[in-house]
Amino acid sequence: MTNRIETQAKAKGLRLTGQRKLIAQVLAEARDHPDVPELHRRVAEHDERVSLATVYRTTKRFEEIGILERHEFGDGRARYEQVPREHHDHLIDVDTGKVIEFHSEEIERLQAETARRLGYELVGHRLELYARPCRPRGSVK
Amino acid sequence: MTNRIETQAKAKGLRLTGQRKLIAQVLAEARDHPDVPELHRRVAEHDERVSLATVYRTTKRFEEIGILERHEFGDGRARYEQVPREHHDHLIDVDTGKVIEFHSEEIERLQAETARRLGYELVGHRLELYARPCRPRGSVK
DNA sequence: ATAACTGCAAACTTTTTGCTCGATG
DNA sequence: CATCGAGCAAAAAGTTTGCAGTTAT
Repeated sequence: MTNRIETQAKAKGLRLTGQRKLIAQVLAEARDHPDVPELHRRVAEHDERVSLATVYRTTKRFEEIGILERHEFGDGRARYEQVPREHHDHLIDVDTGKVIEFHSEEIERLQAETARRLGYELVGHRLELYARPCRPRGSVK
Repeated sequence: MTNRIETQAKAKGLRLTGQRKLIAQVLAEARDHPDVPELHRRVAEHDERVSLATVYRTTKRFEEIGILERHEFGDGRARYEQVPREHHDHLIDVDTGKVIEFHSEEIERLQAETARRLGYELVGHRLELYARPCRPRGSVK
């Protein structure tokens, strides 16, 4: 039951403690972008002895070695997501906070073109769309 | 010496206290995107009796009525900027930290279209391009 | 006059850190 | 068995809030 995060962490020379395996597992299973306190809550369901400080240190460590992506969707908290195989951006529902992933090859291309036009070579970007449902029809969940 | 922020605040029915005028002035003069503690520091240079709480409440109030823009450039702090007359996004030179403002009508259009395609109405966005200057040719870092 | 606003301090939240002990490679 | 990591608690740092007094309109 070794997941991609564990594999990468080991490859980077990190010690695979029980806590880290557990955190890696929870992150690998997460379909959303949990913040650290939330991550800690989920981890605690499996082992309540894991401390919040450890979750903070571990996510930071995981981010440093490039296996986690850190986001800050306007609420001031750091949210983490396993670095995806294919890049995507995020649309945030401003009413519910729900995050939808999307990808637009056309926008990507225009970003690179815009940078080039300014005399730069694009090395990264952050794109977040803040929006609300078109029509106040059937509330989800 | 009434600035745009003051004018708009008055128009929105806010009471123009000495503190608010001072905060508005400092913001109108700012060419950067100061966070609240920094804003408070600058305000204190003119009147040290203005409290930090007031700066927090005032920036929040100003943002609510749409005369300030709130940013969170990855460091978890709220940073404020007077709402510009023409919208722009930012390209950040990753080598020097220099910020270049740009605007792409085409990207804007695609963003709205992307949101609509997902069943949402775009109400805001954040786009930051991270880039480095195009090298003349084959120089190594 | 009176609702809006301010200062102060206390409380809250998220995140970091010092220290000691424990566990991994 | 030398490090690296974990737990705990205390402390930063940013932000909010209750309350009592002040002020713009």
